[in-house]
Amino acid sequence: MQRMTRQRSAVADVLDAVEDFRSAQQLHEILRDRGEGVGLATVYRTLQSLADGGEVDVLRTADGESVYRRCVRRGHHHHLMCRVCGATVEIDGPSVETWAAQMGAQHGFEDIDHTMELFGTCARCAAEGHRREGS
Amino acid sequence: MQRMTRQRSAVADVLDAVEDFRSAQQLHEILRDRGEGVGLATVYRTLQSLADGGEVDVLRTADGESVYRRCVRRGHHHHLMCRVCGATVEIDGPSVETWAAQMGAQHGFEDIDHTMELFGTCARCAAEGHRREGS
DNA sequence: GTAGCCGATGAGAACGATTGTCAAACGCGC
DNA sequence: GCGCGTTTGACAATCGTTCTCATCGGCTAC
Repeated sequence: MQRMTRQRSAVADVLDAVEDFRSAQQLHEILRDRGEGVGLATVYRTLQSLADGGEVDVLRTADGESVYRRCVRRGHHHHLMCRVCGATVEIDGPSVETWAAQMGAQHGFEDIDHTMELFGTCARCAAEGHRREGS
Repeated sequence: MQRMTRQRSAVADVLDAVEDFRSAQQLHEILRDRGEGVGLATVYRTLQSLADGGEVDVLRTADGESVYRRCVRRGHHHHLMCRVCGATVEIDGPSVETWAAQMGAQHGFEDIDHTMELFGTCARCAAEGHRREGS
């Protein structure tokens, strides 16, 4: 059974306050800075259980790190994430879903599931980058 | 410049012989069993360079391990993989590419990249499963 | 209110995939 | 064959994540 503890609600609070995808380690650091120390293992455990309950979305960055975010949209949707700052836009791919099912049927596959995420550099980070290049 | 060494061609050979996605560690083990010992670090390095050159496809399993495969199709494409036996079909999603670019532009993102893989149960494994259920 | 059961916590160790190190080995153009 | 510069490999190091286990503290029953 699930108990409501100081740590669990602290993690939930941070997730509510932060808009972008964050790694467990980043969240752990934020909690420390806030003065609400929560053990790293606990952060991982809490995120895991929240993810299992569909409370947060998880996805893997290009370098294999898991990042978490409380999403506004419930149910299935996709993301467009800035690979620099983590800013994220929730989107859905109306055509993707049907296309996936079609492809599956065409090759005799059942229970088609799919992963699909977009990565890019958001306007702000792109500007930042260009400035640094001293164009 | 790239040199042709015993190790490099050994790795390439194994990739040619194996049809499904394999992890670096699995390939390393296969090489050892074949008697063509190749250092683990070298396997990683070789796979990396092959992947950089577009010679092999890389993707990440659900548990974060990188798996490699020599694909028939050159250039960008996607996969439909059986989650039971690992059988893989190469496919492309003509509309997905343009849709991704569109979405990126629409939200002010640059250098859009995307990941997208389909998972399902192939005809054979589905039949297997149904038989086991003893319908 | 409080006793006590049992899940939750946290510090640190363990883990597993991957990458870095660096001296020795070896392709390859000469 | 020579020699240079890349490649190799054993091992250490890194890094995210999970495990361990003694302790803590919600929560329910009284």
